[in-house]
Amino acid sequence: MDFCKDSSAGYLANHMARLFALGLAERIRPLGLTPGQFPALLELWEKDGQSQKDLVAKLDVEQATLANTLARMERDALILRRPHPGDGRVQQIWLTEKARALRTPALEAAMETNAHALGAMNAREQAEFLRLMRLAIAALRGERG
Amino acid sequence: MDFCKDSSAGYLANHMARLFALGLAERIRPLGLTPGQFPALLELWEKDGQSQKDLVAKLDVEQATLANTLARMERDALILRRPHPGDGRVQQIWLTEKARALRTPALEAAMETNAHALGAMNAREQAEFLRLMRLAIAALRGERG
DNA sequence: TAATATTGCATAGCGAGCTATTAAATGAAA
DNA sequence: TTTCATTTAATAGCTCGCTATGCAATATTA
Repeated sequence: MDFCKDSSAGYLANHMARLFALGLAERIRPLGLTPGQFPALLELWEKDGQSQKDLVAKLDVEQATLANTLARMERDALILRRPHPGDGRVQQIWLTEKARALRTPALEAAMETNAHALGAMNAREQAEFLRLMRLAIAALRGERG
Repeated sequence: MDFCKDSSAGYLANHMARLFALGLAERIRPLGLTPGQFPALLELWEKDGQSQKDLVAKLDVEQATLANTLARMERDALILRRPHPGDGRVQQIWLTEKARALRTPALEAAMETNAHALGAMNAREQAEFLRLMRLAIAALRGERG
């Protein structure tokens, strides 16, 4: 059977994602951040005080995964969890000042990583690349929920 | 600052890779395989009896990562480790009959996952997608080793 | 209102990636 | 030959995915 890893979209996707994560990790380590915290931070920078459930809905990550990530973020003083006044099951998630202050340098680090990865592509190719990734994501999501 | 996760190559790459892994995991679970074993298996199906170091060189994964993966594969009776006759530091890695027999169904599962992910692209787009991923990988690897 | 279902979150346990460290074997050099 | 360096693999400990399960609070319904 003819199967070459360098012609396998899945193999390449895995490899590429690991390299992206490493590149980002290197750049945000000085800030005390890790790549897994990024998605949650992006949402919370937009609007904090959300519940864990709200965040899960926006992130396409399992609830348990986010719960653990939030626990690390609380440990690292990036967020606070406060009980929701009207519903005892819910924890509202608030950013600390520390986390708020990291927004600009963290976003710069992410954009730098992206720019570096796409550095050998022209504008048309970059746009096409994003479009094709979105296509693949949509197809793969289709077979699940 | 304008940063949208759906226009971030790194964000999309991570999301896509997770979906690829889930799709593959689902398909190879009946075979008793997991996605992380795939790269090692691909090399070993080509040629077994290699050392861990040989495999590390081909896989772009850290030595410690591979050591753990191989430990799980040994536990699952996919490989055997035999001491190298001429060099006491080296362990040669051999496939079991069980692992050899899984080659065809496992490759089919991988190709099925790929086909599904790329289902909404025409042939030109698929080729372009692979090319652009290879470009990004090359750029990201550049900044490291 | 009492019993039951649902919801929101936490926890346990595993896979697979990483860095850093250690142990054992081999090779080189004094 | 004894010592020191290098090489190969294993281990410890972390992040961050996942599934499965448990627990407490709230909603629903008999």
